[in-house]
Amino acid sequence: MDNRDIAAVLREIAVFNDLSGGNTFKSRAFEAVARTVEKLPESLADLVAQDRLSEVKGVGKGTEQVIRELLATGASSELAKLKASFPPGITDLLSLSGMGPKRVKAVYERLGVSTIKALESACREGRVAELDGFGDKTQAKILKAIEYVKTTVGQRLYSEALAIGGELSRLCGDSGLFARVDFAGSLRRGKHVFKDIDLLLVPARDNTGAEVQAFLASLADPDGLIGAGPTKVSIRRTGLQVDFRVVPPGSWPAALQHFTGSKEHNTALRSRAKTLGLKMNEYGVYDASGAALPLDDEASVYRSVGLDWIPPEIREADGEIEAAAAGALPVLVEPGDFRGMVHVHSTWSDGTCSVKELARGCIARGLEWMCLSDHSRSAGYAGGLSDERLREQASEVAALNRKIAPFRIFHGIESDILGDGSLDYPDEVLAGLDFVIGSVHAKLGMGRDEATARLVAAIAHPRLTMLGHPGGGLLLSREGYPWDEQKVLAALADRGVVLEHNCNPHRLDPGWQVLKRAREKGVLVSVNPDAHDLEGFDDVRFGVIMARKAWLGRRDVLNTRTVEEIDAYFAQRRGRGR
DNA sequence: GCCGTTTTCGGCCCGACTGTTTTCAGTCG
Repeated sequence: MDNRDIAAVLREIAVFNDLSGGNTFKSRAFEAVARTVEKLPESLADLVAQDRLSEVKGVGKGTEQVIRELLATGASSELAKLKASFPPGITDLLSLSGMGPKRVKAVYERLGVSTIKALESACREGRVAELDGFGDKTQAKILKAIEYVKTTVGQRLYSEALAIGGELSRLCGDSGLFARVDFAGSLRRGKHVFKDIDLLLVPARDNTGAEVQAFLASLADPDGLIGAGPTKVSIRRTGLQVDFRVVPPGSWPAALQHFTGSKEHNTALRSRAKTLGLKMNEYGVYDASGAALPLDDEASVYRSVGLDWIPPEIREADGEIEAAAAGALPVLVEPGDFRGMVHVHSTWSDGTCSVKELARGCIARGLEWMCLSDHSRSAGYAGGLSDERLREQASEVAALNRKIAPFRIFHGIESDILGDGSLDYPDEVLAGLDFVIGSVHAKLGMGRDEATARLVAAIAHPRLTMLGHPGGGLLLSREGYPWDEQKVLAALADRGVVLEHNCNPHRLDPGWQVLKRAREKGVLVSVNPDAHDLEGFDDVRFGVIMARKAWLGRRDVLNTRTVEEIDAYFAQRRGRGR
């Protein structure tokens, strides 16, 4: 069992503890340890071997026993005991909006209902409304939640969520009802996929409560109004849940902080406020006498609890508060730091722009260099280049480089990583290229050990410069193969191979959590749009946000190198391959 | 269940909204 498996069991114990009506603080304790364990750089097995498990924050007698048992036997007797009183699959009911542990427990114990299907029947027969604490409206709401799950358009890609948020932001702005419209929540912090988005609004004038509420409700899909009060309106818009929060101007700094989250970050922040004798909520920060502290922007909210302003992207309760308290926050990479575009496809394979057009696009964006990497010969479906075509392309690139200097096109390839981990061309062909990105495109069904061995073998190839989209997944459509992150990161660090962050919104692969650990191991990251046209270049904005979430600074990111630096870097890498 | 320059026991973030209730429990973020 690795850390992630163990975290999953700890979470499950928390869920079943809730369902059993156990102490909710016990659940919280288990959840906290699960979160910590997932982020732990060291494996729990190693920590147990060194008898250092109790050093992990939040681990006490109870959680330590569970972890030890899991490592020794692969199962938890505590979880088994908790699960024994429920039928399998009961946790599906928790996925319904409005169904929490108490209501799930009630419908199971009093109606014998343990599946969504059975719950739907019970609702249609009116049996749910008759339960104590339930009623007609709750029953109708549950039915609606079931309908939603059935027809779910579900989660959205970052690009889609941003488009919906942008449109709503414009509509709110144009309405003239608001003095301020801000993205909050994960739209502001950055995320892979979205199940909802948050917008923060400050009314333009007083006494518009009803008007504001009616306007926001009017933005909903038909039958898409989830809830509406004077300060909070929730709707569905093209199927995506949108939460609007309306706050008075004086509360804007605290509200922006509060609604940006994350929940865990805020919890930690308010705990800290409490130890300082302060109270924090979305309306302000208050001292012991209840007097509001003066706040004029978000930075002053953080200052009020003795912290430097924390960039939204890293507000994930993953060390940022401690760093802010110590004045040791990282200086994060910024869009303006980027000088080069990496991983670009042209009409030579499956792109829609010529090499020249791509280069011009980079120049128009103020960049100094570009790494051209079309598909390799095995990728027949994508027009992969034969040895011969690759040589022809090299001539075109050389000719172009003479014309468009000082801009520089580096000639490389996105080589398929074959099933055994080898690359797609003979060594002498690869040796003629400026760089090589290795990516898995086929045989995606491998198990963890096989997939990991394949990646590690490719990383060990002396000609490999960079590992492309290591997880192989497509967000919301295709699960990637499992791989051993620790082994792959160790191999990358050992061989000095760059890790791609593929920032196509369908991929965002690997996730920011992996990038963060890569940085800790000293692995260089390249933020790559995997662009097939000029619009694809814009995806770098998602990559920058993910890089920032991973605490990456300018020097951690390959794309920030000057053309001279990158030239020297590739030359040095090629030298190693000889 | 975990934790402690307030605490080894008594806390554990805080508020909005909804619906079922006549003061609050449940859910959500």
